[in-house]
Amino acid sequence: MKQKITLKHIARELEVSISTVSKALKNSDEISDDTKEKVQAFAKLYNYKPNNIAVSLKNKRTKNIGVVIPDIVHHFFTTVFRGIEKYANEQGYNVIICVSDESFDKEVINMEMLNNGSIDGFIMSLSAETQQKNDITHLKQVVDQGTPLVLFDRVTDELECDKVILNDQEIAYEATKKLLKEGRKRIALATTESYFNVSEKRADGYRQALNEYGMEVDNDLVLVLPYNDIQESMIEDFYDRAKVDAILSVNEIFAIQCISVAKKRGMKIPEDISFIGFTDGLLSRYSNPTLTVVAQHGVKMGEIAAKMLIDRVESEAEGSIEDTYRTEIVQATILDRESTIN
Amino acid sequence: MKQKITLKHIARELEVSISTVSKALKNSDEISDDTKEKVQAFAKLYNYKPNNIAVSLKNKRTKNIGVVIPDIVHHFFTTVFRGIEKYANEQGYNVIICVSDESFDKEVINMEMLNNGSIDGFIMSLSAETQQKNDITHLKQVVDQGTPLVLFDRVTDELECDKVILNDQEIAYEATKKLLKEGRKRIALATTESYFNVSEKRADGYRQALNEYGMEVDNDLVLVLPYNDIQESMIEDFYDRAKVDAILSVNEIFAIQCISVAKKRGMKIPEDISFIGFTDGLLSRYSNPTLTVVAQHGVKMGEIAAKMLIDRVESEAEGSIEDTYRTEIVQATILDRESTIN
DNA sequence: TTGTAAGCGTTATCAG
DNA sequence: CTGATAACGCTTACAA
Repeated sequence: MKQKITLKHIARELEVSISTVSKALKNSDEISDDTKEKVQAFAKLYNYKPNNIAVSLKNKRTKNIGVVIPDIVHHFFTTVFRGIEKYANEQGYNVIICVSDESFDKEVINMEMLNNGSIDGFIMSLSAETQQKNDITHLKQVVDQGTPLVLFDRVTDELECDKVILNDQEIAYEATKKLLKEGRKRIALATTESYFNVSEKRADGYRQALNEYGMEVDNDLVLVLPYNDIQESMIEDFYDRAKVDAILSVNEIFAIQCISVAKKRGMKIPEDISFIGFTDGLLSRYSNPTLTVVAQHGVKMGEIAAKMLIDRVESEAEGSIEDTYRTEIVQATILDRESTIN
Repeated sequence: MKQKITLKHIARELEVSISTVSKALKNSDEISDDTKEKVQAFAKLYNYKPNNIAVSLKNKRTKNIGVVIPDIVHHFFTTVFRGIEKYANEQGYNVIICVSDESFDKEVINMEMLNNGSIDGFIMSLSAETQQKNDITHLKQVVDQGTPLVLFDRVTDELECDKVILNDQEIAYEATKKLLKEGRKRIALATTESYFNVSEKRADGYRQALNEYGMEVDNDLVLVLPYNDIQESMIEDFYDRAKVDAILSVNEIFAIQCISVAKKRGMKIPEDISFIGFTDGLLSRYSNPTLTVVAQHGVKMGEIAAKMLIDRVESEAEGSIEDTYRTEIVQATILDRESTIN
């Protein structure tokens, strides 16, 4: 195992001082061309690379971004992450990722783990449990310590920081209106059991559209499903008790499962019933019929979040005036596919 | 922005030396109970946490693992990553992730970015391009420098290092035999256009089973598809020119698409044609019919890879004898679902 | 043009 | 029991 080469080695070998080597490698004009050449040649030969850790300690900048998300085996978060990673790498930043697994405790532990110098800032989306408890002291602490933080998608109003969100309510409103325009009279909403601010906002948009069309919001038309372990019988029961001719679903899994049960019951899609789901994942693309979806543009969200964070990190480093926090809104779009009439 | 508190601050405040503080916080018995109490109370009050970067510099250990994978928006890699992250976090390690995007250059850049002190070791799966070029000098360099490296899934025989792989050939053989036992006579293989060692091994298992049943391997029965942008017509053409009654697919997307086209052609599944695909992702679970798959147990692979890496990192730190490199084989299993006769 | 020295925050050795 | 000092690898005033 060859030891990694350091400035000290080069200095010793070339019989110059460490600072001379350091400057020579930075092409400083304090150093003679001769020496520079000699040092640079030697460094290249031995493939010298400055030790990141030492540089970080000196600069008090790590060029690492901490990402804390509830789940990685989930298409939306995956795409956001992709966007973060893409932009960050372009800017020479690495991404350290921690998964909270929808658990408050894991979220806290992970953030503490990272917030001791390992990272320059956080990008995160709140875990289900955190949203439920509505306890964000760990976030406040991070912000208080001066660590930049960007929240995306699952955000909270209780914290002042940069945020990136989707126009959830508006697009849910648009999606519902699309169904209304198809002539649907009994539009259901399939939503999550646990509390997510985004589900809430989507429900708001749904209600808004119905109201606008002078329709009452019928609670029988709201199908609440658990995050995991969905039993088909739940959906069966729903179809039994509520006559529906369209479903807006807050995610694609619920939509796909509702479609599946509908097909088994002999309902024709989109003639008898039409579907729109949130999230443009694999399922909606390859299902039969393909699912009309609300595309959340995760990659874009990720890029924006990363840009916001890095901008802030770098402006703080330069000691420039902190402008106030911003909330960027990504515009979702509806992708028409076979589960609706177009 | 409150400054992060350091040993120095505590020392100054309490009018003791830095080393006393350091020892007191470590509960060293060199320090009087009085002092320890005082220091610890103060530290807790001000929420002192040692600076990771400084500790890393001192120890020459970062407690960071670098993961380099071809793609994150891909169920298999996502699950492996989940396993890595899980085990690593349990052991107090963070995971830094870089995506090579199937590109050789990005793989090289990412690894250089990380291999300058940021991480204690690598876990990676080769990009498509790297496998194609078969150029692994960047890996050799890493290993030469003494950085532990664990390869998983897409590995290479050209490099001596720890590896975690699936019993690809064997399970493809089993899967094919399952189809043969159903009485299938014209079993096709749907595989990738670009070269992956795993696709190759799966093809070997497929051929082996056919041979065992005294059947010739008919090249007309091999459907080669591109990684992206699959046109339905390719599959249409395939069905036109080759009469098939079963398809083994090296991934789930190909299988789902073949199913979709088969259904459109009025073929009954699994009566007329049956399907098995690699990867137990969402698609196979929610497709119609559900897809019988080879489960690759990604989470387990990830955990094993992380364990191998961390074991090696820690044994090197202790200077213990390096045993030779190991290759762990994860046993895949076949999950029977509706696309085969069970 | 080159080198010395201090410092980033810790830990560990050794003296007091 | 406590503290000074050196070291990890690098950068950067400031001397020479």
